[in-house]
Amino acid sequence: MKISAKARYGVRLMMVLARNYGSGPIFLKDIAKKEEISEKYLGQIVIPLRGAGLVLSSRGAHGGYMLAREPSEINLKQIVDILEGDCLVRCIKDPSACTRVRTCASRDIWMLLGGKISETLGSVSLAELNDMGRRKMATGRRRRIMKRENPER
Amino acid sequence: MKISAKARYGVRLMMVLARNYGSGPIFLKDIAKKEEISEKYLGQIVIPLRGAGLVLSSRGAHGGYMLAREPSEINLKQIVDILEGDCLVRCIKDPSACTRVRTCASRDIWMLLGGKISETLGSVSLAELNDMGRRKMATGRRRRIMKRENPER
DNA sequence: TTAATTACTACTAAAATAGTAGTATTAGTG
DNA sequence: CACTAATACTACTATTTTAGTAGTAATTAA
Repeated sequence: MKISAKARYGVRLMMVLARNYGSGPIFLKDIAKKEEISEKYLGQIVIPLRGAGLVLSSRGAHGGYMLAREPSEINLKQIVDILEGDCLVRCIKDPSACTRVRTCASRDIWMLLGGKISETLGSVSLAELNDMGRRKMATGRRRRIMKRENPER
Repeated sequence: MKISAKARYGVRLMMVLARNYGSGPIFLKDIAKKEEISEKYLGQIVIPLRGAGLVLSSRGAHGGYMLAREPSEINLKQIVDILEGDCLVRCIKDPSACTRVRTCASRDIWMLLGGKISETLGSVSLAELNDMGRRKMATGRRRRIMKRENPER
């Protein structure tokens, strides 16, 4: 049970776009370089995000990508749902996938779990996720400074 | 993001053992037939469960498998952790897997999600899961009877 | 017109998944 | 003791998924 590189890269891509929201389109090339992800692969990932209306693109010389709405208005469930094709178990989306569905008790736990996952991802916006990172880097910086100032502790 | 057949089958296997708790060991063959799972494959799945001390086995003519403790004392996180090899993202278990760990903000969301998943699976015991199924079958039966008695509705 | 970007399509190596198959070991029974 | 029926162990494999690479076409600002 792991989440794919596609979804992970997609989230990172969206976080970069969120951090640059409001300053025009930015190049995939730059995101790829900064995030150390293959530009070509990222190019495949951004297509469905654009298709779903989360991202706007412009082609040509001064093209690039930008978020279609504010970072606070895009949550992680939206991103992951687009990039992470299949759900936990097939019989949730498609009950006809298994003849045992009607009496299957184990299916209940996967539905419950799927709900929790959606709930968790849906509760965090790009804005909030970036804020979490900012706080982390700030405390990291402070700790490093303290260490330098007071090396005994 | 899906959970493997191995983990799904393992949970179903454990649910059967839970329903038969207290009445001696039961054969894998019977579980496999009832649950419509390959007996050989189930044989591979039960090994790590036994290794982790969740299941007891006895070999020979009247052998079989049984739970090592009460169904209320075994939860789904224990089962899934054993059968579902890798976690959401590798850098959670092994921070050295990625050089970006220290500043990576997206890692936070995967840790948060992983925690929620553990929490959810850890909160449901085999006993409770079987009870959920029992209730479902009871209402299913009642609905069917009502339907027969009052077909117009 | 040219250079730089996105858009699209096809292909592929490697890994994971979901098994199958066969043999060895163990233990109760006639 | 031999036989039978179960678990234990090991090796192999077809299929699918993953994580890309590669190349070309279309678009647009300068």
